[in-house]
Amino acid sequence: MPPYDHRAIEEKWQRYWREHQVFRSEIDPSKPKFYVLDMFPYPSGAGLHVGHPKGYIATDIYSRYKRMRGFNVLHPMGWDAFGLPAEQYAIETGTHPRETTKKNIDVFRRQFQSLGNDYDWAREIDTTDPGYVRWTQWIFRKLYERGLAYLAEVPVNWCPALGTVLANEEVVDGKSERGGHPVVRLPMRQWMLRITAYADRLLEDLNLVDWPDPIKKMQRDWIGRSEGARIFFEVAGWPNERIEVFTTRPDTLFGATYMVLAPEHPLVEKVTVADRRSAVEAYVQEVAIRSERARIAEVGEKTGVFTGAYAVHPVTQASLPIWIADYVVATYGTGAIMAVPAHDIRDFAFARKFHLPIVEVVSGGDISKAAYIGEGVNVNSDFLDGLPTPQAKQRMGEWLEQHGKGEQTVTYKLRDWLFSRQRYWGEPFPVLHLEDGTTKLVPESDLPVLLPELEDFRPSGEFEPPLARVRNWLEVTDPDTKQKALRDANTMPQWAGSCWYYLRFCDPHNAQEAWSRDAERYWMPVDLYVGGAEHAVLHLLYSRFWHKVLFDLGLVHTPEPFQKLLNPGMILGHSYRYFDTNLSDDPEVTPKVFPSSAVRFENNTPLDKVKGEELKARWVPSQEVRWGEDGIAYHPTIDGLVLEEVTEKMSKSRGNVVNPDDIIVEYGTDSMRLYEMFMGPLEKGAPWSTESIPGVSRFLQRAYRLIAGDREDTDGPTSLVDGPGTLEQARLTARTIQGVTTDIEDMGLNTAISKLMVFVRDIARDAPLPRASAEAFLLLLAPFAPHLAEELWVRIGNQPSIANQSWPTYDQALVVGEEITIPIQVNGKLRSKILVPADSSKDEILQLAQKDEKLAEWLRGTTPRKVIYVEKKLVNFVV
RNA sequence: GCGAGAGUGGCGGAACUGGCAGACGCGCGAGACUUAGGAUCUCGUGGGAGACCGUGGGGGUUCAAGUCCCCCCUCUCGCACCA
Repeated sequence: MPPYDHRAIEEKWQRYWREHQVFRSEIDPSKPKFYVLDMFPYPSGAGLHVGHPKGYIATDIYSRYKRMRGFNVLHPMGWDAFGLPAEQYAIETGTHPRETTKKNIDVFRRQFQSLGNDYDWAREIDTTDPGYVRWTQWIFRKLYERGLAYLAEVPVNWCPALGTVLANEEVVDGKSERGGHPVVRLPMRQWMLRITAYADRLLEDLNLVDWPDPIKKMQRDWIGRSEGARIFFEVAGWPNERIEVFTTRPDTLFGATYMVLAPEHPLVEKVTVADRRSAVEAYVQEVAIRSERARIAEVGEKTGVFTGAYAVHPVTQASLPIWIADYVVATYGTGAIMAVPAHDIRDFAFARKFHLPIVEVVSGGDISKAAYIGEGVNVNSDFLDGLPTPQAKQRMGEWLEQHGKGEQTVTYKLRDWLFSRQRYWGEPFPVLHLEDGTTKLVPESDLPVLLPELEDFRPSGEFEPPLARVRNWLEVTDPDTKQKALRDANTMPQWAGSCWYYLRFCDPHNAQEAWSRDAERYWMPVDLYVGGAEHAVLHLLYSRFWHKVLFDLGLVHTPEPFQKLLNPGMILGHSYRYFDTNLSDDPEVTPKVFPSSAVRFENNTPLDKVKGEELKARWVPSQEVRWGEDGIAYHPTIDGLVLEEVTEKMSKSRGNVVNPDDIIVEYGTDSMRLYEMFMGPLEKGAPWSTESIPGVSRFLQRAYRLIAGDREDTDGPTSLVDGPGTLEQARLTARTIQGVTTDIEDMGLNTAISKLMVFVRDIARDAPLPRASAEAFLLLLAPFAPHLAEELWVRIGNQPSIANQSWPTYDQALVVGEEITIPIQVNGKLRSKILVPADSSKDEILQLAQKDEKLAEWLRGTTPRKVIYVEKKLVNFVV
């Protein structure tokens, strides 16, 4: 039996924790609580790769630490299990998403459990479970009752060839990602959530939470509050119509020389004059087909057409031509603008292209060359002339309100949340659409509304969601009115379940309520929330929104759900690529191949350096790479083809995925945990390197030998020297406790580990290991390598479990030594060092410094012009 | 284009509010022990023969700059004409 048998030890302690329910958390008013939460995963078919556990390990270390500090810790795990991939798989294979989901969850659970984390598995939740769906629908009812859920006609991506509605990410260049079929935008009746009603509070309350600044900024920008004015323009010849525009620069109103409507604007059809109609319609068509991405690619290149209609300037009564152009977006502001080419870059470019007049109204720039968007003094502006920009804004705002031509207002970039998906695998809406055209909620007692069984998951080809085909589910009779009614064929998006799971974790088995008041009062808010920065905006904004609604209903007691937030950096993999000419992936052809040295890139497209021909990148799975003696990577079968090493996100398609199962079998989960934390700061990404694991593994083996001894009969208790040991040993122990403690508090887990390494290296160098040091060390090690720490804790004669022991303390006096080293500089360059008693005064230190021999050589023949002394840190002679 | 973050040995990374650059680990080199080892232990390891030079490049502030200020370069990640 090898001295440190990680497999036996890890199995033994995972069993112990499970059987003794060591991590079971219950409400205990006598203890302070601490709620640590990981963003729960979507259980994909691919299983975990080594990148996933990074954040989970960090929270595990922190929650174990908090438990040892006397907190009652809640650290749960569950599954965000609705989602597209399972449905996609059902379409391809006919396997019910429920089965796929169950299978995937089983794999994930096993992998998670092999990490040895301190999750309270009794609290596991699954968003697809009817007992969970019920409460998701219950929250929807609350939103609906508050008037925050409404129906609207919203365009979706409809692909006639596939006969299905596609998500934005499934549409590439106006074509379906699979198959490359054309996609059109068609309006469909869908659920919206009025998140905009909470825009101000979502913005304001960011001040209440302890989140990374970049994340807060992203949320602020996403909400995008801007102050300005709404201005009304009459339309010549249409006395009952007016165009409303929003502008942040009402002071430039006198510079407006034309109007632009978004092509989708409702007035377009109405006001367009007869002989412009065909041109306008053609343009509207063209814009509808052009994908988001194509539009983005052409930013700067302005297009548009004139409608033939004119608006009336609210002050001067001048006629302003009305154009349509896709640089005005329908969903922001009012979908219409007044164009002020002299003072807006986009309007300027447009006016130049279509020869529209440009009138300067704010001085300070040269509008013959470019738009001037800065502030200045108004000119050509009637009653605003001579006013600086802020006053001009104010004055115009007042004028508009006095004359009923507009109002001062605030607009948000944030839009209402499109809350329905044309999918099967999601929560059904708990509503009935009655014969008489009204919509009503399914009563609370009838929840959950469950999905009907479906045999065939393939799209019907009709313009409708899959649930619309299940007539016996869809068609019901309203019990109250006896009217015929239809259920809603849409389902909720994946966000729904993840918007409130943190509340369910507080009280996961409650069948009467979504959560009890007591549980919520005790556990909330989440004290530490850890998960990927990719959720910086959507998930975090959506769940904050729901939380605030629940707060207004008195169902939760904190305005914000997540107090502190951390984003772990991504672990990257090494992939190996080359290029070939087989653009269409035809298996019949033998393509020409190119190493990266023969390739150049143009707009991210790889081209043959010599001929300029387009190429396609290919990846060789890292296990198949053939390594030359020169250390160069070669293609496994194509002779002499050099592969380029690229560091990028781990994914199946790049063949660079490392499975944690393999690492755990070989080195143990304690080693993997330690390595992932030792790689660098939590927030930073870093490339994975299996070759570095033996380093931390060796450290664990040294720790094992240090405490369990080198003997073969490894089962008996170890003998240690009683008491605190030598002064040096007591010092090192105290310093290690102090250092590791502050590092964990700051989430500096990599430096905490390096301090543990130094301890093991030095503690028994000159004297046998004292019991006090050994125990302190094991307590410090316990959050990082919990299995080994448990094992050694028992081996030195203690009772399990170390997870419930108190965190070690230290004597402050031992941390500061008797002597300190003071570096001596001459002109800022290190020339010598002196050792002085720790309590030396400034004068004593300076005297000792001046007597130093090495220094004397550097000071020979000169007298110091100045001496800089930094309290017990440094002396610098300036000569 | 806009915004955010980052550039330190061969590699991952340390360095608290400006104060000994390179902790700890990988890799590499030398030695010890061993029947053997992806074993263990010890020592060394930024460059240069050298006074010296070194934290992406250039300037500056300071007794002192990886850290502060200005300009530039590169990479990564978000966002998408937001009126």
